[in-house]
Amino acid sequence: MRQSYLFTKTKKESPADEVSRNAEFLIRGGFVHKEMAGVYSYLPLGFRVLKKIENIIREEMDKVGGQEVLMSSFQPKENWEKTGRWEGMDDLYKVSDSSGREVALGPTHEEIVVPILKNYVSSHKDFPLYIYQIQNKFRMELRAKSGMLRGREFIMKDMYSFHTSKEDFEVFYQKMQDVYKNIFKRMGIGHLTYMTFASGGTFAKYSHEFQTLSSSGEDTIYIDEASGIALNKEVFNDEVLGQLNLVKEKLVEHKSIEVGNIFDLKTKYSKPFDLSYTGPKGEKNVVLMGCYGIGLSRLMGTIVEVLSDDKGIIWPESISPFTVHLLLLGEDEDVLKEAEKVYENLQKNNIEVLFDDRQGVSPGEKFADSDLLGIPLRAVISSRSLKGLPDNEAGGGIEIKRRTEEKGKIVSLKDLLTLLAPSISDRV
RNA sequence: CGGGGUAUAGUGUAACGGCUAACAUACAUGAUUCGGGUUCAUGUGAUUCUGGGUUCGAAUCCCAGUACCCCGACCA
Repeated sequence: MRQSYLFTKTKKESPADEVSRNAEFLIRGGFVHKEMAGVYSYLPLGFRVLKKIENIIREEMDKVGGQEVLMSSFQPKENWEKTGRWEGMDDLYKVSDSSGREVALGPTHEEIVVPILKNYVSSHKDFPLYIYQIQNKFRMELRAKSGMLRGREFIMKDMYSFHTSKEDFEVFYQKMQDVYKNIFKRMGIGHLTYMTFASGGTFAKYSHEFQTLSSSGEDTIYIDEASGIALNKEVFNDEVLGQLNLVKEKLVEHKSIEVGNIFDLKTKYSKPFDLSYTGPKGEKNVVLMGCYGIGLSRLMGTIVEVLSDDKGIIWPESISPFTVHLLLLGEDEDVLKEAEKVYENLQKNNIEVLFDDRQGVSPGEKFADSDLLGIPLRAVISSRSLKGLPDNEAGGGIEIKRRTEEKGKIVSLKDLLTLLAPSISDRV
């Protein structure tokens, strides 16, 4: 994509009403646009990041046999009355139309997925089942805050698993723990993210949260560094410590952001809707459920929060909006020509490239923008790069520098293609 | 929902109760410059959040509402 065509622009100054780092950089970079407290629109750059995050999660969900669906956001009031949550859930958005009919705006989808399944499954042979979706959720947060970290409309992956035995559930629950760890690892925050023992909230007795260490987090967790076991402050008591074999004095307190969670739902939602199956001996049993959430928008905010420096974002390669940021400096004919050639070649090789082809923009401004946008690899073409740096033996070409590096080096187009797409570099 | 704060051009800010609401940035035009947000000129851009009140006169003072931010409560 040519940056000159991109309708968004970077801002030098951060918005007055945003304090959090994630909102500041995402807005300044033009990734998102704030509509109201806790509600954001995704602009081209932010949308690309979101899709990358989505695809990683989708891959991992499909790997364990997940079936993707897209359920409605409007949800029948009756379903919510059946589970007692029409009155019981404080942050449920209730909307009504001109006829006075009331519906819920989905904050979660147990009330939808269970009745759907009731239409299709009734035998033990139909199980287990793993249904998931990636969708906007609505929750009337009393206080939306911290940019993308606590929203009223946000994007979430929610998976629901259905089982005929406790054992079968346990096996899958364990498997999902590893899947989740892998997801956060793939997004570059694995080293900062801890599976955390937590309370079950209104759903079940226990749950596991995935907490990413960050001073801007609103959760407090305790970590046993030696074993890597963590627990949430809400279950920080002698009984739980004993269960987990932890010594209070060895635990270190941290602030953290909850980027995902997994729950044992037991029959909490299958029962009200009588989601049951007939077993091999003709007996009827209620289905067991688990649920597994990841907040994608929150994840995006978290990654900016923890992977950034004073100049801007440092995206991990896996979710960066582009693989390489190609900067054209100056207006010399041969520089222009060379930059266009490199741009075309990268595109031809299916490398996602943002080409800063803007004319009349100073090098300093392009560098500052590049740092703010945070694409992991920067490639500069200028009269200087074509001549080669004084201390570089490779001669002239393209100056590449990782976002995390201080100094770059000059490489040829072929080298760059080899670096970015080793298997197809011979097509130059 | 309790406490605190803020609301002026797309963005960031200024303006004693008194002149045509100023500056920076962004944008447009033309020069200039070209390796870390160049320099200059000209120009476009505002119902000062909304409604009421006080006053000869309100961006400014008062009241109410709304929105946003922060702290708290709340949060599968």
